[in-house]
Amino acid sequence: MDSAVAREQALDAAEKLFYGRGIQSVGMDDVRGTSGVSLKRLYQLFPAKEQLVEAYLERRDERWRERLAAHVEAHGDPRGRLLAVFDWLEQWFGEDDFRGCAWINAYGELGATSARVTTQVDAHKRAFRDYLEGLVADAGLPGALAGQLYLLAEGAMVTAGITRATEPARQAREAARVLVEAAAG
Amino acid sequence: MDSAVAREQALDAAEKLFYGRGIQSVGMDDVRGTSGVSLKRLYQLFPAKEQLVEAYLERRDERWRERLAAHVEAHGDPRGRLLAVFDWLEQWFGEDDFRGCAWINAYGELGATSARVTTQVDAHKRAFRDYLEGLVADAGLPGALAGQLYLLAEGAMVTAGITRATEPARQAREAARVLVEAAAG
DNA sequence: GCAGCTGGAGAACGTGCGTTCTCCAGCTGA
DNA sequence: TCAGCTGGAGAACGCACGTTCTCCAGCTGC
Repeated sequence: MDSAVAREQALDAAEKLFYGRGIQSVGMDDVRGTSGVSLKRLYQLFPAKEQLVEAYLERRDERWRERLAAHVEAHGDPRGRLLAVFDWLEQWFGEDDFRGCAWINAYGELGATSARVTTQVDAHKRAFRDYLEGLVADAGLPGALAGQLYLLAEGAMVTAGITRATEPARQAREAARVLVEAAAG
Repeated sequence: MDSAVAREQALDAAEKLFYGRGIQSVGMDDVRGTSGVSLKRLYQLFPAKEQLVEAYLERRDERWRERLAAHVEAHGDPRGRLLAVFDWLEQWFGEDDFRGCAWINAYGELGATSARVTTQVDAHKRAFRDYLEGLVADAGLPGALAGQLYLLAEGAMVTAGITRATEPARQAREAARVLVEAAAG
């Protein structure tokens, strides 16, 4: 079996299991069972579980931001793109396997003990925030607005994760709309 | 030693350790060492670690909400009380041992595996939200505002926990001010 | 003083799991 | 055909930790 294929299969299984059941409650043997990649191969690809977790977060980050950007870019006007972020959140929250924000969860589990995880979480959150800043700038709105929208989005993710409801996305969107209008003067 | 005293000492140690290092990375032996309460006594007071965790979250919830309320109630006018919530968050974020929201962290760690933890997190978040709803009602503002302020507060907690900065509280406060003014029409 | 109870210290037990090792089936090249 | 390599299955190892057990010092009531 090709190494690259095994790697993808391992990461597919890791993502499904880590995201769905939490990182610490999933053993390397579970990853082997779900992926069909032997333990020997797993340890060739990832020298320790921590690196597998790191790679899982990294690959998910790329895909998550691509999905968000694809949805947002479909909207023509700059101000509509800002609100489209919250529409996408609502869509995401409604997915069957939604269990909150993978990075917030990972931080709660391992932030205190794994520097690699902390780094991934920081990088992901900073990238999301930078993206919002870009959207705000494109709309010709003041930079301070980006931080406010970011907090709304984070609050919605946490709350949707705990309550398993999509409603927080709509509440956040409505608040965002008010903030955008106020900022536009 | 009195049973009630031993219980308090155990909970003091549990809170310090669980909050500071995460729940899963603290062993019952660590709790014994820090509290000075023997393992035998610990297991008489709490039949299993899960119950100790539950009691930790429950007691912290009472204290956390008391501290918040004490700070907020010091402000005379209803609208000022709403913004005082965010002032208190800033103060909390700035404490030396601040490591994010204990319930969000606990949910990330154990939400997928412990029903007792999930119940505590739900109860705490609902109580905080109810409290905000009361403040919004007292200020004669529309109920929908409460959910928005709640999301801002949650976003600030998560972000302050990850970045170890107090700034999110001020950003959230500023956004809250705009939303309150818009809602007051 | 002495039987009997209480509670502490810490050893012991069992399990889960990250990581490594052993063994072997099946392929490759001469 | 046969030595040699590859990779898989799964046993084995070591450790951490939740939980329980053993032993004993110190106290109580007669």
